Amino acid sequence: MTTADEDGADTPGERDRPRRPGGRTARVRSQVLDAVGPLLVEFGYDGLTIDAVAARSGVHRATVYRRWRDVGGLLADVLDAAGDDTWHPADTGSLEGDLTALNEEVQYAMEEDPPVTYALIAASFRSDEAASALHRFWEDRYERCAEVVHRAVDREELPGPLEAVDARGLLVTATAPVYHERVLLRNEPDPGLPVRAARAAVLAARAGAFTSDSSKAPDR
Amino acid sequence: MTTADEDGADTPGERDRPRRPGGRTARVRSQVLDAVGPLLVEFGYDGLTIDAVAARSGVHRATVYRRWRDVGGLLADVLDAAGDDTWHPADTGSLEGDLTALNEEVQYAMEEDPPVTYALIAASFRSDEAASALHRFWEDRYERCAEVVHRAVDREELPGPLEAVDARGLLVTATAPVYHERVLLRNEPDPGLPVRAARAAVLAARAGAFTSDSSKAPDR
DNA sequence: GTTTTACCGCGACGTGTGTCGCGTTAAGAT
DNA sequence: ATCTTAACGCGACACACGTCGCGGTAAAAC
Repeated sequence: MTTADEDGADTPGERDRPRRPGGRTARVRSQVLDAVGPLLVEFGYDGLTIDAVAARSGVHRATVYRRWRDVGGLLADVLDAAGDDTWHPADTGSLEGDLTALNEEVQYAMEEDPPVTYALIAASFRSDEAASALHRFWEDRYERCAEVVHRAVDREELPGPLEAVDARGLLVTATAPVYHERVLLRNEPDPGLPVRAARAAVLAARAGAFTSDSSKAPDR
Repeated sequence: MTTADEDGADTPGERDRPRRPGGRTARVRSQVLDAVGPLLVEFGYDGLTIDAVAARSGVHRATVYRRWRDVGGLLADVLDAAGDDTWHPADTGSLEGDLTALNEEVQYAMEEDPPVTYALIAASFRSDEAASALHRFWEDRYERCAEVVHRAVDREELPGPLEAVDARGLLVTATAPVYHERVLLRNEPDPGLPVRAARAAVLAARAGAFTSDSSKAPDR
């Protein structure tokens, strides 16, 4: 007897059952994924319904439901496909400049119309699949940004050997306020925030906030 | 102090229409709002449907729809009602201690089960009403937390006259990483993050990151 | 070529969400 | 006390979402 009314037929099991990913299946997949972007751009997250995707792609509703389950699954698929691009952080010559540029990119991403980034974040609260896809995307970005910190250490802008510097912690400290103000606190964009947040992070880093050291122990 | 508070009109437009908020209407309102909390605690955001609220409160579905429109409107109402409590930040004796305590409260709020705070954030992405209610709630909290910074200036932990210190900027810098890691990046809770984020903010503040200095600029 | 069957198209169905019109109740005015 | 009508209760309705079973198509195996 089954424990419940579980329908785990085509869910993540992915056993070695025979599959047939060629020809038509691949065509359907690209048709659907190609329809997601424009729809998201044109109508935002609320307009990105399974029905709309099916209608635009020419694929039947049931097929989309079967293969992607919900909107979050669709976004996760396109996000993973977009993750392996060639993006890398700009090199302005200074840590503060690099972080400021990064923050301005973030701020711009929040500002663009239609708000694609915002829609992705919203989707991550409705679908676990979209959430983990966005998680992977951001972790990848922070990893790429570590080079910004490495360059700063090489220029001796920051103390400590490279291995002792918490690059990710520094990057999160620098960028988090921008996300926080816009996404959670819902304030109007502040043109000066990217610089201020970058500068604060740099000052903290120079004071050794992200350098694990066993020697330095200032008062209190 | 100009907080630029929006007008607290319940419903946009139709301001002069005669209203009848007494007796039964008030009773219905309290019945409904009393039902929201327990439902949110028991079933989370997904279980907080208009139907469930109506059934539990004994009020008809249509009435809830008419007065609150959607789940976000309900949450906005309870949030505004819960905003005027007597919460105030703890006084540990040092700025780093105060900020750490604050961050640990934030982290705990994200961790609690059921995730009420998380549910509120999720709701803010579905409903503009919930979003602005959460905005008001957080801004109020940050305003109350300004006393933490003021105490630090009084103790001369931070440079500059009180008026020149950007208390809110400091507080956002200290707390944003905790929200960011948990809510957007979706990482497991890091027990050491509250202290690290607080320490970084303090180091930046001591270096003058949040003190508007018109007389002397350190470098650059 | 033929066979097998994974995947798709199709339409019907059940369910949950939100709206509407109408009659009833009771809050506020006189 | 009586009147007016705001706000509620009620049930029906329209609609979007997601699922299911069936039959057809074409990928992969032979």
